[in-house]
Amino acid sequence: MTIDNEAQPQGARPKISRATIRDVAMMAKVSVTTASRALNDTGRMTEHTRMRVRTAAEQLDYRPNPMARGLVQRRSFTLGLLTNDTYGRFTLPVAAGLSMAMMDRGVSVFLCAGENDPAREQLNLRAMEEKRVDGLVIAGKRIDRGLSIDLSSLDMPVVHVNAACPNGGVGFLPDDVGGAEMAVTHLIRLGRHSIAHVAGPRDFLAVLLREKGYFKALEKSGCEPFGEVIFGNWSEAHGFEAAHRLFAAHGPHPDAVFCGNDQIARGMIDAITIMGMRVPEDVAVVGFDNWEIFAAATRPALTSIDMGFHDLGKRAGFSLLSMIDGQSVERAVTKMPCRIVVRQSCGAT
Amino acid sequence: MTIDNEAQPQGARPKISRATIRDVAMMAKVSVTTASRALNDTGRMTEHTRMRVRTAAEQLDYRPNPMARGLVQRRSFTLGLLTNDTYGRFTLPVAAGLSMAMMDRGVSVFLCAGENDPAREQLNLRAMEEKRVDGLVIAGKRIDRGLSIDLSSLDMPVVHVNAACPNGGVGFLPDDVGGAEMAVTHLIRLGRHSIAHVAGPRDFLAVLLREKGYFKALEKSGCEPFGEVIFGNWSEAHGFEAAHRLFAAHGPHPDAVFCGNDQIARGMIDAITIMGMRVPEDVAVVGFDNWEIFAAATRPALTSIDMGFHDLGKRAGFSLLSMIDGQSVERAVTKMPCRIVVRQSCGAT
DNA sequence: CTGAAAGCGCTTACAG
DNA sequence: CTGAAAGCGCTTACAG
Repeated sequence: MTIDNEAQPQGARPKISRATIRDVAMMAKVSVTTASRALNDTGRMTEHTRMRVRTAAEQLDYRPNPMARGLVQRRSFTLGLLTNDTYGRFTLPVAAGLSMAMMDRGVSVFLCAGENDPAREQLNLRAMEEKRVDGLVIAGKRIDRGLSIDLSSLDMPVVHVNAACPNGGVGFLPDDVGGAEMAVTHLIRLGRHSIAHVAGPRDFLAVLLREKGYFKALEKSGCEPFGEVIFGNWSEAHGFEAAHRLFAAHGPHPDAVFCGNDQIARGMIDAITIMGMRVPEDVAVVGFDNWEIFAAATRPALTSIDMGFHDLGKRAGFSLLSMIDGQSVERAVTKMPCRIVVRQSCGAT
Repeated sequence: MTIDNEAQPQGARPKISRATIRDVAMMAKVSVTTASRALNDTGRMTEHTRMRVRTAAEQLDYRPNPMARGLVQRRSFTLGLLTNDTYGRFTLPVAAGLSMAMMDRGVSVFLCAGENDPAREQLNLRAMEEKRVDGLVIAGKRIDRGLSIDLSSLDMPVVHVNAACPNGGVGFLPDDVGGAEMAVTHLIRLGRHSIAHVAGPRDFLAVLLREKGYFKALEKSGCEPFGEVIFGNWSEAHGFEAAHRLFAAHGPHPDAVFCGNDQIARGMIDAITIMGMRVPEDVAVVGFDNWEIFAAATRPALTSIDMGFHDLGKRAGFSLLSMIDGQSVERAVTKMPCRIVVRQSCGAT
């Protein structure tokens, strides 16, 4: 701690102030310059000197003042995370992955929830500029929509996650095609051959991609699709109704259903059960999202595709750091692999 | 913009640097001191001088460097938000309310998702100390548990939201008693007199408080409770089973059910419907949480109690700012009122 | 009412 | 290998 804190400026908190690099230097009997270099592992010096400084820093519980450092390095070692997700279903995992990965590099993340309101998003953006964040992560709820803010005149690196990425931008998305393919291939491997697909709303790009993955998996194994893909809302009701269409009294039934999300799958399983059939024995079901609250609560528990938002946030962060460091980063959208989480509804166990 | 940027230090981004207060002062033909005062609305000066400075700042698109300011004022104008909520159900609304309210005061919020892991929480706390945040908001998932971190040796103001608050701490919680009372009173006003309560797990404090509110409302209007309170999981299955107990063939039925959360209510409504009764005509149902994904998707849509996390976050933030400013803040836990969101399941419309 | 100067706590050419 | 000095962009006693 600094001993001579006689001249505390007014606004200061009256507490004992932390040790500064000057204190460390004095204790280690070196110059501030050397102390700085020892602490940052730059420059050359005898191991002995470096050690002495390190020890002093430790003894004083020295923590470099990030504002002083930021001022001279022209970097704040902070990032902004802008999102239009009100609920956190997508954003919180992304934020968690991002901020944990950044923490190791001494970077922290400001969260800006725009509440889906363009005016607020604009204010958030402005606030991030004023805080001089080093870069920005834009996180969305769907891959075919961006936020409402105009980023064109923005003078800092930006990365898009789970949101539409403007041309020439850097983005990270879950691989919906691959995820769907994984789900359907899993069912095929388990011996199902007659697989229906109950999808979300047609105007979501993700829905078309998942449909594509469904067909791709079938094709690879020479299976025929079961009937037409049934599009509808992202709701249990849709799954419920679709079940009634698929398992109508007359005609053949599918032995498995790949659902566009977990809520649809939930409705599907409920309907199948009510109709007197068993999941997974009679019909195997796989969902998409791996939203615990649905997937784990369904009876039987739902096998589902996880989009790996945690990793998405992490990768986006690393990319952003590279851009901030001035390294050239491929201006492209990267699709990150999904992961299948096997529970009971697919009949794997 | 500074014209003479010959001497850019190495690590700097090569972009044109922003205008500094020196540029503003020069343009307005005043000293830096005066410029600072004009911009911060401190000190006395002719309106004309102040205006000249303001205009110059605007023309140069001047934004004060927060690191320089922070360095001298010994304040970072940032807060940390630590949470153990993995999913964001509670935290994101709190974070949104908090950060929006803070934005107006030039304060931004670092999000630290601890993923419910003590080691990570500790790291997050350390990171926030190193970033020199001015204060901390601790946000939890339940009101009778804190985070795992030890805050005792922490040298900064802390506020707890939706989490257990240590003795002598400052906290903000939803008023579970009041919320439950509101729900039940609402049912009574609608003419229901035979109201059952299907609650969550007994070991949650919130469950006991909501039970208390249930009894309080009944007492006030001289109603008798319908049977015993039925405790169980926070699940649809629990609501479903409880319905079967309440509406067994023999004996009288309740004409309304107050459920401990929206998932229970959801199961309740499903069961009632399957049993051939109508919601709300035969039985009115009210939930708790106002979790859109459940409340709005239920048929009929669920009337529910909203805990106002947004406001909780906002209030916590204002409190924290007061503490940071050295004002004395009452060391107590404040319960914030809940709000009833009327949809169809209660029969109000 | 206004300004020159010191200083916040660091990093980094520059010099030895 | 090490250090004295300048400077990052502000605020704020202190002096006039």
